[in-house]
Amino acid sequence: MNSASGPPETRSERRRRRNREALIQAAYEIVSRKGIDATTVHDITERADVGLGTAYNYFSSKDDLILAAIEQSMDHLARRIETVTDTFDDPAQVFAYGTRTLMDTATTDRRWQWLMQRSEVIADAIYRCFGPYAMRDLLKAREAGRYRFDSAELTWRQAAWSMVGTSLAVCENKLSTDDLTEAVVNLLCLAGMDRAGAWQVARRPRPPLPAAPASASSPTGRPEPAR
Amino acid sequence: MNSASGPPETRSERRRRRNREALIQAAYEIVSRKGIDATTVHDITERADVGLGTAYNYFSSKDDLILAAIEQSMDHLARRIETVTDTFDDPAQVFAYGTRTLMDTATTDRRWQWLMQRSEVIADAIYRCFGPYAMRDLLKAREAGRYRFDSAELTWRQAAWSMVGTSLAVCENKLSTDDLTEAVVNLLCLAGMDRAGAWQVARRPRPPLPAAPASASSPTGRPEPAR
DNA sequence: TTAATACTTGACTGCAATTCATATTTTGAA
DNA sequence: TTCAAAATATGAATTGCAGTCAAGTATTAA
Repeated sequence: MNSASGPPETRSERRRRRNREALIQAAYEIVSRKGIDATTVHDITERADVGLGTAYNYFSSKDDLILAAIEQSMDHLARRIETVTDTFDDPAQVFAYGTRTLMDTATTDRRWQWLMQRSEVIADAIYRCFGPYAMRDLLKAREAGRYRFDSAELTWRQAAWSMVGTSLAVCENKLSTDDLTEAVVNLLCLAGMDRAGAWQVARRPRPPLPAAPASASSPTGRPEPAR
Repeated sequence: MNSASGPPETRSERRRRRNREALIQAAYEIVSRKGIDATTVHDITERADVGLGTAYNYFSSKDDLILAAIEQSMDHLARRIETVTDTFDDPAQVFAYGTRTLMDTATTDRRWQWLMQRSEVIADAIYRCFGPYAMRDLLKAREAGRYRFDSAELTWRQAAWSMVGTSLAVCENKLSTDDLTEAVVNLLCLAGMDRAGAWQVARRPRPPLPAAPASASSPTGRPEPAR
């Protein structure tokens, strides 16, 4: 029954993998529903159907566990974005689409809205998870003469944080979603485009993301009020 | 003995003012030394020489108290910066100096380094405390034709968050202080300058800040290790 | 002087992260 | 198959802190 790929998995390995995945999935679901602060480790282990202490065999702290869940979901999003940007011709549009989609998701997807409240965690996670893609795209666009910046790392770091600030402001109704286009324009300027070109790119039609591989419940709407 | 200015202060009012100030000062000192998370309300009230419960007569929560302390110190810094930028001729240089000085302070002043770790608090505080100055400066420079952006509010929000991200990275040795010049260049581009002009402005000599009005102990150096 | 009001206080409560002694499962050697 | 050593799982107990509140003290104004 064991398909030919990979080394055979021992009982123990299989259990470890199951528990780890169950914990991450449970963490993701609970945090999506209640927010990070209102989520207890007990909630998570309950849902993952493991003992409380087990969480600490896999993760060093509550934050570590939740971070793992966040990173996994960011990886998924990054890959979905890439399937779209792979079809683009203008390298300047790739970064523009990515940043816009990230902010759209952060402000629209109920599961992300809670995360925004712990922005120091999120900003760093965005920097790391999307970084490889983003920096590659930045460099490509620079080679093509569309962008002009010195350090991709610094530029991406600034962009990541500024996206979090912008998204948080939209979540808190201090900015409207209409402002996101201009936010992208500013980011493109940060990366060294001139303003006219930036507006042009930021306004191009944005193809929709491919549907997410269904895993948790309703992705959109308002989160529940805090505890 | 009561100098002619203002209405006479009752005993009660005087005590309230004293307690409030003592709490803010104590909060500031302890947080500077230990960081926000390792600081307990007990530490603060101990140092301020008031009962634990008293803190809650003045502030609704630990975070609220610490936020007040942070805001006060930001107000001081904003005013010190202004005494320098008041002497500038080029309006584009005002924002450049302010952002650079803010990042320099955040990465150099021991008292700020801890704060960086709760960046969602800091970023918002920066946005609010420096906002009036920053937006005014942005608008002036735009009128003078030096900058080109659409919404000062959005631009400042993005700049504030990106400064926090950059400063945090420097504090964590992921960026060097040398990178701050380029960070300012990128911010000026965000505000709509062209890259060449931005480099030129960011490289101008920066006059030192006036000395801080002495209040707490040694402002520079490395913070203590966490708890 | 005094009673009403406003403020202060620190012992106490509640809650949640984390630990750790014990129980259970897995493994590999016999 | 059997068994003991090693690896993991478990949840009751520990810990530590934010925030509450009943009782005490200071202030006010009549």
